[in-house]
Amino acid sequence: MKLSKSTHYALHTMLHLTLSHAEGHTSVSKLAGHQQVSTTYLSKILTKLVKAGLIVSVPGANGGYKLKANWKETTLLDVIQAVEGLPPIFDYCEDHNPSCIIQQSIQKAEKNFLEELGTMKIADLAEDARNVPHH
Amino acid sequence: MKLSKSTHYALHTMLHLTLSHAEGHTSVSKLAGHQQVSTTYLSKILTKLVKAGLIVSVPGANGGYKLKANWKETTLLDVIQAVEGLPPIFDYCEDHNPSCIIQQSIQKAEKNFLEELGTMKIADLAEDARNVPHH
DNA sequence: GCTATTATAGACACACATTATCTATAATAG
DNA sequence: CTATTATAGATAATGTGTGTCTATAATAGC
Repeated sequence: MKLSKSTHYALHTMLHLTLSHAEGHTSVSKLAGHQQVSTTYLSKILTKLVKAGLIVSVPGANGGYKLKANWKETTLLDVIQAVEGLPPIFDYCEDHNPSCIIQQSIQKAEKNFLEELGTMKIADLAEDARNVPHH
Repeated sequence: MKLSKSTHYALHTMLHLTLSHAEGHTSVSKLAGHQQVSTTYLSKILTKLVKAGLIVSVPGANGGYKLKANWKETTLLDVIQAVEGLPPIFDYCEDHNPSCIIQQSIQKAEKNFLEELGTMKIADLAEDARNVPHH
């Protein structure tokens, strides 16, 4: 019951891309330089974000990654689900018994949890980070 | 980012012990009979619940497990933390940077999530289950 | 066109936690 | 004393996350 390292890399990359959004494309090697992660591995993670439509990639010289058009709407939930996958984050029961009272209770709490993450926009977090820089 | 099978077994066992609380001790073999799990494995899980003080064990003939004294106060969170362990449920960052804006945001949502699970008492769920039985 | 640069994809390997099983030991009731 | 029951240790299987290596495709600049 924890977020993977991949999600960690993805979230910090998104924050970085948001902070340096005005500068155009950024290559994987630069993005990996800010974290302890290899370029090939981070590349795989970013490809998930591309397929989820959160960022845009351009191959070739001077290429790299940048945020999608309406990047200000991207939330923590978007990134987490793009990396971890959509279906049941809290995969509590595999027997998916809809009448299971425990399942119902946990899913209720899960729903609220995900909804809260869905209100946290990375653009807002980046704005806060600008005031108290640490990256 | 999911609850383990062990937690699944623990929660259902707790629900069962709550429903049959008036009948005294219940052996592991009976408890395991209700789920697809071996007695030795379930035993290890229940030992965690014993050490967490959620249930009481009595060895020997006619022994088994029963709920602790003030069993009506036990919540889903108690059981989950007894099995999964207390420290950071959502172990997002290992670099625990307290100034990390992402860390702060996720931990805020996590706190609300855990607090909600802490309000869900198994005794209440058992009461609901009695009205709509399915176990 | 040629070359350097960059993203993408596949195969593969490794570490680690979860999920078990088996066996032995301790404690209790009758 | 015996059957029953919980506890603990050693061990194995399984799967997922993590990571590397190599090859391929696409783009910019010359």
